Formats: sequence, C-alpha cells, structure tokens
Amino acid sequence: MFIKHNFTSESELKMILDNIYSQSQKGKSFNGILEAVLNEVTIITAIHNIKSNKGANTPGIDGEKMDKYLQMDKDRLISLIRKKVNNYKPKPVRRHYIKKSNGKMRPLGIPSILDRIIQECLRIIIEPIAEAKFYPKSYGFRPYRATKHAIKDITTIISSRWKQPPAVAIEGDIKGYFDSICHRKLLKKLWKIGIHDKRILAIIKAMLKAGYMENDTLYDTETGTVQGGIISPLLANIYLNDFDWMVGRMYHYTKRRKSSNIATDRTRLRNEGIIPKFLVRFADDWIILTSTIKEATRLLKYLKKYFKHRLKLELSEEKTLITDMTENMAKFLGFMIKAELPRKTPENPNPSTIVGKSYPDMERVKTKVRQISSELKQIRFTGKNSYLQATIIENINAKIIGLSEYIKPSICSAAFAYIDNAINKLLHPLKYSLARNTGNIKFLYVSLPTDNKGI
DNA sequence: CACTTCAATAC
RNA sequence: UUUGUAUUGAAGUG
Repeated sequence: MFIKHNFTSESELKMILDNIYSQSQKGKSFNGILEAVLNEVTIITAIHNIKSNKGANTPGIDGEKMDKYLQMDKDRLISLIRKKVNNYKPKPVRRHYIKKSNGKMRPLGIPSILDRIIQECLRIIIEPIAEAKFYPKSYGFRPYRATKHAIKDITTIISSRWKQPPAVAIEGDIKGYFDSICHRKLLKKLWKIGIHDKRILAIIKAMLKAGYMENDTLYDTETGTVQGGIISPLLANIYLNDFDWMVGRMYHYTKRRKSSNIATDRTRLRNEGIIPKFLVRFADDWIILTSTIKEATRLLKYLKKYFKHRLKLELSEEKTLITDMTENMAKFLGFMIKAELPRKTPENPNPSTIVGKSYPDMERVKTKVRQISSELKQIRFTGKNSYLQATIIENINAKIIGLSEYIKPSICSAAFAYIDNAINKLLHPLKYSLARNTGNIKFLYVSLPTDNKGI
C-alpha cells in the first residue's frame, strides 16, 4: 500500500504510524515511503527526537554540531535535507574506540549530525513496519521490552507444567554481530519485511557503504552496520528476524498448533514426536530451551550451518554452550537461570514439578560492587567539602539504585545482602549510614549524611 | 491528573 | 564517549 504523506501535524503523523503498524501486521507491504520520510513534520520530529541526545554536541567527520541545524532557518534546513537525500551520499563515519566491560575494545562509528537526522527520519517511518513483523520473543532494542521481560519469559516457559520440561539451554553467542551483518542479505530482508520502495533501500545501502575514517584514512565498510548509527539497532533486529521465526516455527509457532487449549496442543505435538523448542533473543544474545541434550546438540549443529550459510555469521565456539539447567546454571543477560524444585511451603510440602528460577550473576555483581567501592573510598579525600561529598554520594546512589533495579526481578536477596554488607563495611569507618526502604524488597541506598540533607 | 525537560543506571 | 531500549530519580508546565 501507499503511505499517506500529506500530513501536516505531529498527531497526524502518529495516527499514520499506528495505521502503518496495523497494516504491516496484516502482512501488507509499503511503497511511497520516501515521501513520508521527507515530509516536513517527519523531519521536524526527527530533529526534536535526537537534539538532546548525549552526542548532539559530538560531531561526525565534518565537525558540525547539532546547534548549527537548530539555528538554521526551518525552510532552508528542510530543503537542505531533501537535497541531500536526493542522490544520497552519506559522509563516512568517524571511528572511535571505547572499552567494553570485558576489557576488549568496541569500534564505534559516529555519523555526521546531518546523516543522523536523516537516519532518524527513516527510522520513524520504517520502525512500525518492522515492529509489526518482529518475533514476539525478541526483546533487544524494542519499545516496551526490557531484559526482565526476556528473563521472565524463560522462567515461565520452564515452569509451565511439562511431562519433560524444556530445561536444556542452548546459549548462543554471535561473533562481532553488528560488524558482520551482510549488506546484500540485509537489503533482501528489508524488502521481505515490507519495505517495497527501492529509493529507501538505496538510501540504506548508501548508509551501510559509507565507509569510515580512521587516522585520516578512508576505509570501506564491506560488511556490518555501524555501532553508533541511529537505525543500526533496528537493522540488527530485522537481520535476525528470519532466524527468530525459523526457530519459532519448529514448535511454539508451528502450523501444527491448532487447538486454543495449550495443554491439548502440547500433548498432540508430543505424540507426533515434536520436541519443545523456545527461542528468546535479546539483540545478539539468544537462548533456546529444549528438553534433551541430544535434541539440543542436534539443533545446534544445524544452527551453526544456518548462521554460516544463511546469515554469513559465525557462532563463537567457546561461548555457545549447551547447559542442562537442572544441574548447572545458564547465563543470560547478567542472570543465572536454573531449573529446580520450588521451595517447600505449608501448602506444598513435597513439590515435584520443576520451575525456572533466575538469580543475579554474582560475578558481575561483585565486579560492580568493586567499582562502587573504589568510588566510595574517594570520599576520604574530599576533606570537609560537603558539596563534593554530596556529589559523590549522589553518584554512588545512582549506581546502587541502577544495579538494584536491574537485578530486582530475579531472586536477589543473596545479592542484596552481599552489596549491603560490602558497602556497609566501607561506610562504617567513614561514619556514613545505610538507608533501607521499608517495602518488601530490601534495597540498598547510601543516604546523605544528616548535615548534608539540605543540598 | 496529564504532559514536558533534565540527570543517572542496566543491557 | 556513539546508538537503541528499559528503569529510577529530580524539576517544571497546565
């Protein structure tokens, strides 16, 4: 279908986007996308969306900052963007390396501000098309979805009364995912997902092929989508969407599923010899739950080939693991997942059905606590400067709350006790105290010293 | 009550 | 020192 593109207000744009989503969900494809992308309202909202991004003042290769475009006359800016997009030649991205948590370096590609604006214009229109066709159990980079939903999904799958629970996990790790995406295959998938506008595909292709500048030398980008590009997360999800549904069709979304009653369906599938398989994905991190080691091994062998030939991606030999969660824990998104009998309760003194449980990954918690502790020690060197002390404490509070909120959805009492203990030990000699909220969940919070309460 | 802006954290 | 999403906190407008 043709996308309406004569909208004149932001609310009208929102309605059109809602409509695109529901049409796309019905399997429709779209053309005339470029006109909607270059509508004045789209351009203005794109700038509005990204103007206060953290990197708005960090320029790309051309040295221009966001201010320049914010100060520019509106009509001039719009015609500038339209002119640029016509026969689009995006600037190469600026290379910058940042440290990852594991010590390795991550190559960022920083597009010029104008290219970022254009990417956001595209994202606004394309996102609802893709979003409607995405696999429901893909959680990374998607609106209204977070890691806790992915974890919850896994534990409920294990817990939902099975004859033979899917307690064997294939933990998948894709080597250098963003940087390995095959341009040709990605463009095919964009078409397949419903983007039937050749001009849009040409623009995206130009973005992918923009190249990068490092030490005044221009390098080609023959694979990958730049980490730092506004549409990159969306493209990354589109690239793995076929994989998601391929695994999904093996069991959860199989065409053999007929009954609305899950239990009868399950029995029938079992009688047909179909073994449960559930994929949960978060960006490049994925896990498949199945019932036996044998089936997991068989599937993994197939998936390695699938990734290599169908996606031109490689699975990490060391980090792609098969785990029997009744014996060992699987790691996913900073959590440890276990399949075990539930705790004994008066109502259920002899539990027999296995349930899925998630715990914080204590190794990660410990390294986070070490980081926080070293910052906490800085307070000693502030002397009597209470303003400086308050700043440090505010900052540490933010970190403790951030960590607590993240691990809260799992079984976290042991982790909280650990954090509590570690921080308290440091606080005692510093004569600070630890506040604790009164709710049912214990969580840690370094309180401001009483004489600093007013700041 | 609903909406906006600005910090920070996690992946 | 980028991008995306989620979360928490603060401030403001009607």
